[in-house]
Amino acid sequence: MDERYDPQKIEPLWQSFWAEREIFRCGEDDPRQKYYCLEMFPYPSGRIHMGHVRNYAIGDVIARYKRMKGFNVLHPMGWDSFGMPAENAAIKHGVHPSKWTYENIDYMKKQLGRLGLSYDWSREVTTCSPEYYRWNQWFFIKMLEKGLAYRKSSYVNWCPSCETVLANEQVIDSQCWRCDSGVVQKELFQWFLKITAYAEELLKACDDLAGWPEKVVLMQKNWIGRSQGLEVDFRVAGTEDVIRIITTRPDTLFGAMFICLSPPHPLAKKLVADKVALEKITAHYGKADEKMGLFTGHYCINPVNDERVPIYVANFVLMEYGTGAIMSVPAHDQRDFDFAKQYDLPVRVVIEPLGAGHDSAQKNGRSQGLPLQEAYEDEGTLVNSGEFTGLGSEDGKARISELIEKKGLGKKVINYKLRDWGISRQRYWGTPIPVVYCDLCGPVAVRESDLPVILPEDVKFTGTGGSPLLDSPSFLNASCPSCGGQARRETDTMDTFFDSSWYYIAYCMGLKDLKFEAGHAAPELRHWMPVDQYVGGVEHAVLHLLYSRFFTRVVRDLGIIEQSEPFKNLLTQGMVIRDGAKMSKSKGNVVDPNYLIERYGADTSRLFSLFAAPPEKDLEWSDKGVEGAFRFLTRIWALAHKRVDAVRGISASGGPVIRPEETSRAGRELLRKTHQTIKKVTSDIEREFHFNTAIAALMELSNEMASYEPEDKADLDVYCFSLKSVLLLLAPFTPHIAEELWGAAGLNKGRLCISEEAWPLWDEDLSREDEVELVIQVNGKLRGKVLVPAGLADDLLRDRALASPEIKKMLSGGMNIKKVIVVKGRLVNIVAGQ
RNA sequence: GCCGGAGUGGCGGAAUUGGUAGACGCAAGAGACUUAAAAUCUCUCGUCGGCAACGGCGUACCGGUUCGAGUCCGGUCUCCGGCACCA
Repeated sequence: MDERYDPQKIEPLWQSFWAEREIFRCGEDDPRQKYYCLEMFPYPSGRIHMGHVRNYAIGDVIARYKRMKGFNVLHPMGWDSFGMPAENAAIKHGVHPSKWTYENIDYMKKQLGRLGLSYDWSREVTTCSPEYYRWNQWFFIKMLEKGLAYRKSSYVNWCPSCETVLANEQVIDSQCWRCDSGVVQKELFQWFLKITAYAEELLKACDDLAGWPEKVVLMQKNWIGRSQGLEVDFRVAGTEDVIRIITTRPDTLFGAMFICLSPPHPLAKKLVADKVALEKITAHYGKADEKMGLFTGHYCINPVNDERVPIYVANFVLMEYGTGAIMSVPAHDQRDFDFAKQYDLPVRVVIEPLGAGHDSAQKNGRSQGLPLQEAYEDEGTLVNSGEFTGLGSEDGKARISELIEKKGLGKKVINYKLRDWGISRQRYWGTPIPVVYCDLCGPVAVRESDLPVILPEDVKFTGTGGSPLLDSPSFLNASCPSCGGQARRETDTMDTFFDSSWYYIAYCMGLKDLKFEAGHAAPELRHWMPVDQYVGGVEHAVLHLLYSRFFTRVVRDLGIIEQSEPFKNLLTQGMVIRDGAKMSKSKGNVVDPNYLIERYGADTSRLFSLFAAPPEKDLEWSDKGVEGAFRFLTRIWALAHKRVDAVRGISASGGPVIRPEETSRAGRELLRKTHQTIKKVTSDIEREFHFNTAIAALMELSNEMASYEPEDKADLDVYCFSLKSVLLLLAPFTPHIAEELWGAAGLNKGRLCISEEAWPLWDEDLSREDEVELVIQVNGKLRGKVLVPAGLADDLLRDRALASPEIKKMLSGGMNIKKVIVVKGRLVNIVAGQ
């Protein structure tokens, strides 16, 4: 073997070795227990960044570790390859999105290969390929059949210059992220998926996500946002119309001073005579603007006290939530309070803080004369509420709800913040929505036998005039699947979150073998699902993960899969930051993985990413730290090289034979340290993948090995055993150097390579210390330490402590022992006084 | 505003169940090797006092529980993340 560690020389060799022998290929006909390890697949933006390196290094350690532990590991990779950047590149540089995307995939695939990631590439999935997106279309049609996909008109963020819908995250300070034009709210027909049909199930099942970070589960719960409310009907005076409002505070019903309608509310059009004014309000609907209101000129009747209250249209009332109308209680809701102040509307206090007691007269006085400074939003005691005055909020809610229900004027309802998922995008580079519009039959789904609806190649990218599909007659013109007449194809494409909502299912089959049939449970899915460990950035805590949970349930209800939850365990890794900030081109603080790999190699890049912080925390980049990681690997190399011939000799004659009683004291210590390290590394990986401390333990062991001087054959056997163990333990983290040294030391017998070896086991007896340092405290302060044999009984430990010179000295000064506390095998605390 | 999370040396981070605070690494300093530098190796490295043995202080801040608190409880401050007119 070479004396010098040269990763550039060894790493590519092992990468081709693994690839040629398909070491990481897995199948369903394997008797070993399955383990599905998955990292979030990348968007092929051009080249990988440090976030990818970290994400995939973490996943790769898990996959390699589980393989060594004897699992049949599925570890796939693919490409989330539809999306806006490809289209923007087409507009800017005239490259076709397809060409741009596939070239990026080629390049990035090489980069991933150079990191030594242990994927089964035979299952690679590329979402922009027709083999993949035809199933997007198939799932969509199935959802349409089940009423889970539907078309409705809704308000969306619209960029008038780009002529497309923008997702919320693409609107920055009310401006288009691409052209800086002002974004407007536009009413548009869009396709939606009825995720709300699963709201309750998705929420309830959150409690079963035991393998997920609590933070993410909580974010999902908040996103679904369940609340208990009461619907109440307010009659519009002098008409037959009824306004149904929703409230979570029935106890404040007597304080409802006006009613607000959302601008798109159907009654708003009907009640407002001044259409120009209504349009003005509508223009400010859905914006984080100042509050705007418009009096309709009509009143309605509060059912609990028959008061006439004015009806307003208000820009801040959401049509999508509840009924699109609210009752306004300015005294107890800050938004209503602000609105009332702005339009000089009356305020009536109906809830008093608990314990207000004799202050109440004063408080009441405020509501009559002195102006209230702000709304009181907490619960309290009802006042000015007719027969309910004096009740607490809880009782008030129950009794008033009861009254409304009894009168038939409303009912208790459950509401969710979760909205149906709008999937239409006015973009080219996405899955065509498989629908045609027929003048006679309306929107009709494409026949299953006609799938996939192929994205046409012959289109122009101008960046204006909306989707390029609008100018493609060959695509646009279709015949109606129902009546055969002239029809026009849907030109909207699907949100790319649709693609990523089931890619983990696709991996179980592989792109070429994708096939689903409603009512037929797929055997590959039965074998591999659910994902045992999912690893990815926390930025997907809600959207992608929630969509996937929804999608899995839809696929389940189609009879294709048994599970409801796609991801059993989730690890959300932190960001890679530099100088305290996220790496970004504009800040000029990016680290290019290519540079790292060229300079230090893949093993060092992986090792540093894993060592510098535990995976769930942000990782502060450090050039010097990378050098430290490289130095460690250089020392490992030197360690093997130093005694390579001796070790080869030992492995050639059947491997080390350990007889602890025959080894020197140093030998027994190294043997013990080795067993302790196997134990530590194993438990650190098992304990939430704390690779940083596992690597620290390996560094400790290598430090001991470096200063170890074997005296005879028995000692050399121990050394050989330690080296063998270190290489096995390093194999998941830095697989190339582990492979190379494994081979160089002649340890590669039986199996092809170290990646196929079994994870080492430790011997509890040999890992145990025979002497321990007993800590002696007096009144909780450290006062002495003494070496004692391990396993001494508590009272013997106590005696040893009291007999130690430091303690004798201290206690001779007239202190009395009041109590002695012994912590098994570790510590004695002497409580003394005077 | 609401809901979470986190504050430990010069830095990244350890301390797993309330039991030696600072493992491991980086940086820094001293020394060895070298004509010299790099690389490598050895030692020091929370802070204050002391020649030293040793002692005081120390895990954002204030208080509490406990024989004993980085860890548990109450309050304050700061930073980070999520949601934000959800009625």
